[in-house]
Amino acid sequence: MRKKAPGSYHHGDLRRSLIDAGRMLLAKNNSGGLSLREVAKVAGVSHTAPYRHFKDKAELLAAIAETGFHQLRADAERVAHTYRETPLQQYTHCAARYVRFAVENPETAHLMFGGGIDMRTAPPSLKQASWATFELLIEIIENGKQAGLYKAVDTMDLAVATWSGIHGLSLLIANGYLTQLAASDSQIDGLAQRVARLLLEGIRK
Amino acid sequence: MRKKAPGSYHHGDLRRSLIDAGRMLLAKNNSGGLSLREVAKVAGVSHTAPYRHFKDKAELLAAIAETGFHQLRADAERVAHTYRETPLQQYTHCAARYVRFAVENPETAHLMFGGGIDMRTAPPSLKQASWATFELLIEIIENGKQAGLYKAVDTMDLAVATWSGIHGLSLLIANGYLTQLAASDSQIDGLAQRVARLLLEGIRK
DNA sequence: ACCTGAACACCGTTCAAGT
DNA sequence: ACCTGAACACCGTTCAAGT
Repeated sequence: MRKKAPGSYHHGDLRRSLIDAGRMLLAKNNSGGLSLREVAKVAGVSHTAPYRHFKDKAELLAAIAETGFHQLRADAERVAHTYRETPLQQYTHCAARYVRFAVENPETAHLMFGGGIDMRTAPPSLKQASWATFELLIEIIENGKQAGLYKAVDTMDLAVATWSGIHGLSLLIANGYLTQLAASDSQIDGLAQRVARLLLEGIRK
Repeated sequence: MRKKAPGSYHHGDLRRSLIDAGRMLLAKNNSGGLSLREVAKVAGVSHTAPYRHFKDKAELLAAIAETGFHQLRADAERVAHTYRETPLQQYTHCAARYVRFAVENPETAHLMFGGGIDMRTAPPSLKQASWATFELLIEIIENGKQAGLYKAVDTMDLAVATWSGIHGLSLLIANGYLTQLAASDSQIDGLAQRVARLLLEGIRK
């Protein structure tokens, strides 16, 4: 990716270059694994240079996943701010944004949520980033609760139920389980809206 | 795993031996990758023998995922049959079984749902196995619908919303995102029940 | 048909060595 | 401090050869 002047050093930006190169390669090699040597080559350094910044491959992958959480949180935050006066629309549009993130960045979503990284043993900064994303959801639920929109149930339970629904839908779509039902972008948006509504109202008569 | 008489052939059971060895190794190497050579060694054959039964590693992984779907479907089917007279309990207990499957077989669940396999390009038998699992859910929803339990909405939408919620919860737990909220088995069961109930009744007041 | 051993091009990781 | 090249033990896959 970034060409460095031959013979010069990276002076600290190599870490970011490697993460960027990693995300780029991840997007290019559809669903394929990521080679540390390949990342190094794209970043313009020898294949051992990454070890100055990451203790092993897993740590680089964790760093990439972390940027994914930052992006997802930033995306959702922007939407949440736009609809801050209407809690119902805030919920619906944030849900749609979550689904779109997974559909638009399936490899990053795979890394974040696919089980390659166990959050129990993940680096602290990654845990923090993922927790911060969940916190935004909790705020949104709390918002609606104070507006009298949601049940007077433990906010945590409301948040987990909502998160589970949107999260599950995102992964089912991203992994191709629902192509029969929703192939195009507009069909996906439509399905996401209907599911979000059912999560809200329940499936019971 | 299975020892063959030295010098003898496998006569068709090698395929199954490889799948079994693969699942065993997958369970042992927590979250670690699976080496085709390792699988072959455990099955007691040379590292090129698997190519007689699988065109590449991805095809073996797909076959392992397939056994996962068969098991999940069989597990859920047993539960569905037990509670066939009470649609509400049928739904709740099948949901709990789904979550337990993911928690008890995190590596297999990772393989099935983690994004390593894109269902759009998966082998037909795998597509069929995953579809058959979803069909059971559709039956369960249809059951409850005829008993007047669910909304008069498109069954597909009801099924997708339910599946998404249970699926998302399973993966969030299996990947360690909810350890703060549910660590022990009984806590997980409790959370699953409360979430299943919220999916049913909705989060709206 | 079914399996093997050697070979190829890769991979992650370590380490002594260079600036 | 930051980076390199050689080396090690692995890997997936191919292929000619064996029964």
